[in-house]
Amino acid sequence: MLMGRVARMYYEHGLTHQEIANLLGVSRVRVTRLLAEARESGMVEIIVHVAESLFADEEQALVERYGIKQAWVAPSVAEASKADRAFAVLGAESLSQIIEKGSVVALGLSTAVALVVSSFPMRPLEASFVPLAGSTGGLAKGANPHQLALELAARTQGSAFHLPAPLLAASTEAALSAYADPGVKEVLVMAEGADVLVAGLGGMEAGQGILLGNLTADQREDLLRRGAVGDMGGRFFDAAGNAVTGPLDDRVVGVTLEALKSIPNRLVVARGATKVTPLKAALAGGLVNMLVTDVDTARALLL
Amino acid sequence: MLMGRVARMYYEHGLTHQEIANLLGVSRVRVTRLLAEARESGMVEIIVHVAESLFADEEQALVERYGIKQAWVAPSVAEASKADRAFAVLGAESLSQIIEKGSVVALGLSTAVALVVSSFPMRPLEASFVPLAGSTGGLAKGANPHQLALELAARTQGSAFHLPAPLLAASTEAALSAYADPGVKEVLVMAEGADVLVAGLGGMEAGQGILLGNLTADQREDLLRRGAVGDMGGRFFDAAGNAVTGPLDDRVVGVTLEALKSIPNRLVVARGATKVTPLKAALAGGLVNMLVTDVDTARALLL
DNA sequence: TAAAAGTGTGAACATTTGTTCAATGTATTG
DNA sequence: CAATACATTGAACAAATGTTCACACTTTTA
Repeated sequence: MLMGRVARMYYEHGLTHQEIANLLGVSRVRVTRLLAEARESGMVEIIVHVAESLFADEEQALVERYGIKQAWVAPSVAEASKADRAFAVLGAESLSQIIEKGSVVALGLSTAVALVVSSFPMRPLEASFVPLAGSTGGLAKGANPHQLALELAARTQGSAFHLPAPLLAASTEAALSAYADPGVKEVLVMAEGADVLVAGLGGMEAGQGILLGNLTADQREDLLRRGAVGDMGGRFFDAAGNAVTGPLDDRVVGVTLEALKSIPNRLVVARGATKVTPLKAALAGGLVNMLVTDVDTARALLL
Repeated sequence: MLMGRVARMYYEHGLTHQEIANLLGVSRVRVTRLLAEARESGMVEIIVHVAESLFADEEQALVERYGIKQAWVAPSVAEASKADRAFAVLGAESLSQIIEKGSVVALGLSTAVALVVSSFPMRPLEASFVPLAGSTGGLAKGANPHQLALELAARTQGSAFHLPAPLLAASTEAALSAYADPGVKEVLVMAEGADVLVAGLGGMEAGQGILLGNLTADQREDLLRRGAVGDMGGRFFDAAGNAVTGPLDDRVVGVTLEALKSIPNRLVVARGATKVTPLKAALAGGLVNMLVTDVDTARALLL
């Protein structure tokens, strides 16, 4: 009630916060907060009537250089929160362009994906969201696969599927028995047949990454020896984008890289200096079809 | 081209002017100006999804107290440019609510009307705009009746009519011969049969007002002696809202107050302390049907 | 009824936005 | 080719916006 009046006075009539506060008999601070709330709640909608992309040159260059379908390049800024927001907004835009009514979307877990999901708009797409792999235990730092799927389902009036298995099983046998579970099987088959894949990439820095963060130094060394440069949904790949197999890989519960390649739209959202090498590998191996990144990363990829 | 990228970075991605300037290699000043241009050009559209009016209490009270159809109350602010803009926006909103497709709109000349016209949105209403009275000679300070009609016609893809006669003829005879002109007659008949009337009100302060500003002190004295408290389209009225006739009135070329009353929607846009008395009179005499004013004026009218 | 949680205020401060002005280019015109 | 108009920059400043904190007030909870 008050919010609407404040928003109209500010955006339609051009008064300042102070003037509105005086007219309405409240504090300026409150006006500021009401306006922020009005913007966040969607009461105030700002539309930029423009088709052009922000970094058309870089996007075009990425498409040509790596033979992908499309690229989106977000601005790079020093301040982390700003950079996050800009990246998230662009990722959400790209994703909402890709997803069609009724699409099945496979979700790879990563902080970048979580970021994108947080900016995804409300749209009645009625899409289905399926995890690409099992989940890690313990305290997930805001990036829980079920939560992502549920959130997207809510925003698109669609449905979310649950993969009741760990990302990394305790043993090869445990992994096999997980795969034997009908519920797990069903969801994995669904993921393999998805229309759209959305995933982030993990690098090989010690202690970083959804899966790598849970491995021992020895396990990481072993992966490096086998040539791993990064992972996607828990599946590691080498500089050519080929799967790195081995005892660890046998314990992962999730779609394989080979199976992923049959998904027609494979969007990867990743940025930052540590992601350049994994990105190059994933692009080289054809794991990626579409890319969302930021200018700095784009330029590094184009060197 | 640059403008669109800047607008998207600012409004969609939330970067600051400085950050955008750095990314694009231009000065911050230029970013600021491009953004202002983007807003003015309509490239950036800000919509407040809200139905409530700003001062519902005052509007309701005005409607009940004076038995009018509707009232719109704009915020009052000290800074003139802000106050003008707020008033203009609300006036434009009210007018665009009233005008229907194909409406014939009679326009009374006043600075307030000019202000409202300047904020009128583009809308394919295909309405016709007709002056209510002749025009004054000399340098019109931005409020030329033809210009107003033409501007509104352009914004609504409608048509503008021209009344080729002075507001105040040199003599009664001159006025009569003006009325005899077929072109003048035609337009005045059209104005009398309009669906909507939009006009401002003039007060009686010396040197003020479209018509009054061109009269001698003696003429003004005469009007005051006859009880005039204000005018609408060059026609003066007394405290009861009745026409003040006399030698001056006979020289005016325009629709009479009596004829105006047959227009179904009679919107008056007026505000300020000097307009309170004329407004009360016009409301009392039923000259006005709908009102746009500001809070301060509204409260004075409600005392 | 007392404690706790929530919300608004006022003041101080940091940051961002908007404006102005002189200086410097960069087109365009005669 | 010179002259003129026009746009951009950088710097300085003014104004508006956004944030934080201590405090007051109200409502809810225990």
